[in-house]
Amino acid sequence: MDSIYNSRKEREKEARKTLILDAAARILSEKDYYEATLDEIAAEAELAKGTLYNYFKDKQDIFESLIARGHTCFEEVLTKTLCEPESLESLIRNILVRLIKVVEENKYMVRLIFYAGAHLSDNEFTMMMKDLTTKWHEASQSLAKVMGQFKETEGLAPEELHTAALLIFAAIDRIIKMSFCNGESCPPKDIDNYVRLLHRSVCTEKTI
Amino acid sequence: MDSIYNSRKEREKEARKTLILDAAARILSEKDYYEATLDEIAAEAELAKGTLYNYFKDKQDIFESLIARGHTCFEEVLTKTLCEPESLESLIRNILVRLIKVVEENKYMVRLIFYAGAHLSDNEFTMMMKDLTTKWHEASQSLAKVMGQFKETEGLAPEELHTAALLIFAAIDRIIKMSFCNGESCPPKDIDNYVRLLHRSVCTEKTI
Amino acid sequence: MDSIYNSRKEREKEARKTLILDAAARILSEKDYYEATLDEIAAEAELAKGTLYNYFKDKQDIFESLIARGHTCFEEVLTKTLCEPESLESLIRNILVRLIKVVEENKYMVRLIFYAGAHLSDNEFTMMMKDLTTKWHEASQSLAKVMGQFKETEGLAPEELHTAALLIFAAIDRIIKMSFCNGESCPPKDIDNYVRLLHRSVCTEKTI
Amino acid sequence: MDSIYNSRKEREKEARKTLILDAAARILSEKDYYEATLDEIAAEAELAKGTLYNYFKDKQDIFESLIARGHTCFEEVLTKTLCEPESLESLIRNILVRLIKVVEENKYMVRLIFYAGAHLSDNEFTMMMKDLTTKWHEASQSLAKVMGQFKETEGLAPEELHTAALLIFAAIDRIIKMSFCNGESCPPKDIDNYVRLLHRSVCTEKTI
DNA sequence: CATGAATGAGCATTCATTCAT
DNA sequence: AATGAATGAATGCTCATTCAT
Repeated sequence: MDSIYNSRKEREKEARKTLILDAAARILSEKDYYEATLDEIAAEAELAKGTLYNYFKDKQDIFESLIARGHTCFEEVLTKTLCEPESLESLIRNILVRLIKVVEENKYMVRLIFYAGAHLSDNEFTMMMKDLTTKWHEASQSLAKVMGQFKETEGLAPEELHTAALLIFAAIDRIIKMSFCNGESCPPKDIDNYVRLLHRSVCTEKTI
Repeated sequence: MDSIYNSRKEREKEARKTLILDAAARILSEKDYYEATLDEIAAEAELAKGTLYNYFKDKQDIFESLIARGHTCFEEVLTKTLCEPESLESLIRNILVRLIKVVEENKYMVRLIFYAGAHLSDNEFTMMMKDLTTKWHEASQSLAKVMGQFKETEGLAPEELHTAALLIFAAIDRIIKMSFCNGESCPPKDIDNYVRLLHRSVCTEKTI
Repeated sequence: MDSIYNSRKEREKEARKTLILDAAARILSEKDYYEATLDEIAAEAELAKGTLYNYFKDKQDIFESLIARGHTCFEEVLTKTLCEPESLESLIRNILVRLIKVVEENKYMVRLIFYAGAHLSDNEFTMMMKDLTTKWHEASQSLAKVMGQFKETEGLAPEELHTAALLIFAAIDRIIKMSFCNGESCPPKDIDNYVRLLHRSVCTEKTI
Repeated sequence: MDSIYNSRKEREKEARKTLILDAAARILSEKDYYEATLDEIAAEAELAKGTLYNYFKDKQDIFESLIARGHTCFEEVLTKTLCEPESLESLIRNILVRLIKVVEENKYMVRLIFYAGAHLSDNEFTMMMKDLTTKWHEASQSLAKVMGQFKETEGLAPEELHTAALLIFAAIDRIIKMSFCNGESCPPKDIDNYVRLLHRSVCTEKTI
């Protein structure tokens, strides 16, 4: 009974945290770390400001949790996409399209992805970037591994494949950044161009 | 005599602005917009706080000027590099190496490039991004044009060339981002990989 | 219960506002809008500076509220006096004596009455003056109406009665202004003179 | 030669002071003491800010000089009017009309007359008011003396006459205050009413 | 646990005054 | 005498955090 009670409590606690993070995400779609005030987030979450401190250590904590959530979401989509390798080209296309879609559907992630940490001190910033870099490297490893299974990439060294994966992520970064300001998605034709270029970049045989 | 007098004054005014921007740049290497206070910048510039307002409208103005300076610097290096097209591969390599060097030598630019505008409201942010996007497009056009002169790229549509140029910038973004936190430059071997991949992405004939 | 709870909260909120306004009034007795700082007012109210902002939008708001309070106070005394019309002369005397007393007992009102708006921009100033003028006109109308009921004023046109009421207020203004600096009240003999003159100004029959 | 030189110098100095005061007056028509900055006044006077300090001790000094000038102007008009006593009624009318005209033609005087000293500390304010009170008393004495020469006022005690003079000034105050905000002058009909009331207030014989 | 009033350190900005040229 | 760049004290306002209820 105790354990059940606890687990209900825990579930409720988790639900509250989610509620707060959702509110924070909505605010973050329009403001950055310093412009988003706890007053706003509390109001958006329909909670008192003091209540936030029952679930998060401080403002920073809220935003780090949100960043973590964003990355988890990203990774899930990535992992899922890597499990359905049809062709190398469609793999690249799927990764591009789906990850971009995730971001476009969660506008707040743009700020989190590009500006996460903009407010950190040099040291904290460095540590955060290290953490991010590690995550990107892990993701790249996974992607590189799957790409390596296609025969078009036979001639590539493992590190080159890894770099190729990073280049794909780089393309995603840029597409999001450039389409973000128009309010419109990146045109399919541009996506096609990116896909073709990225595909060609890892093809050692002349197929295109 | 009047014009000479005026020009001396103007030069002195410009020198002071530079002095302040240099100070701001140094502070900006370690702090972001909100953490960097005018007190610090004034102290760093060895001027009274009020003096800053003789040269810049407000805090925002200082940072916008700094961003503008960063972009000018970037563009100059890019333009210079585009004037010496030896081979397609060396062109790509030069752009990568030199632009990365510019940033590494001006550490503050990292924050400016990635976080410029992180503090802006949604509207201001959008406008700034639009401006940046335009600049990137212009730079891409120039780069695409030069790349198009090499016969390896003969089979590429103009828009594909343009996208290829954007992909090169995307790579630079990512290299800077990832190497930034280590304090060490991107290893030459990784650069080699990027160059090879980017080169291959625009080669329509099988040469590699 | 809810309504009781709310009303307690509201009462407490109102009490705090009063507390702050009282503090502001004390400061305002000695300083003007620009010299009175929020630090001082907060200290006088024994509250933190930030607390003031929980009850008033900004500095301006505090002072406008104080002015409003002053006018309400004025109007109440005026209304009460108009309800007890014994004779025309005693009416005039009562208005003079009581309104002057209100101001002397609330020294801060002197500045508010004479300098309310001294710090406003031309436009705001004009608007405020319009508002004040309206209030004075209303008060004059009430006073004129009561004065018109006495047969001594029979020969006066309505507009002349109205002007006569304004003249009474003008006298009050001046008495306050001139006695303010001595720290002593206007001598009763002077009041007598004003009463006699003002009475005579509205008497169309020769009674004095 | 020396004295001539000095007097030219002095005249030039005086001219500069006038230039500055004129500029200050123009600014003061639209702003109050705190809103009017020395930068503005210097710009309006087409002089450098530092130059102001060659002619006036500080900001306060400029404004005190301006107030003094305003009073001198007032007194001149008053004195001149008192020299042409036709009838008691026309005397009162002339004083009202001319003094109001002076102010309407020098809008800045409104702020100076009503708000002069709004920014002063309690002590300075009191001293200034004492000074002003003295001046008003002197002016009232002069006016009372002239009014006393008309036989309509025969029955009035000297102090009552003095108070009557103050009442006339009070009326002027109020007329200016109330017409100030409309941008239009006080309608002649209202002036007529004031004149009639003020005249009647000092008439001990039944003539009206 | 939830609340939200109170806190007060922190910051951008203004402006009278000074002084070297 | 004239200049105007430099100064820096002063101030209104914000907002993360605390804590009594």
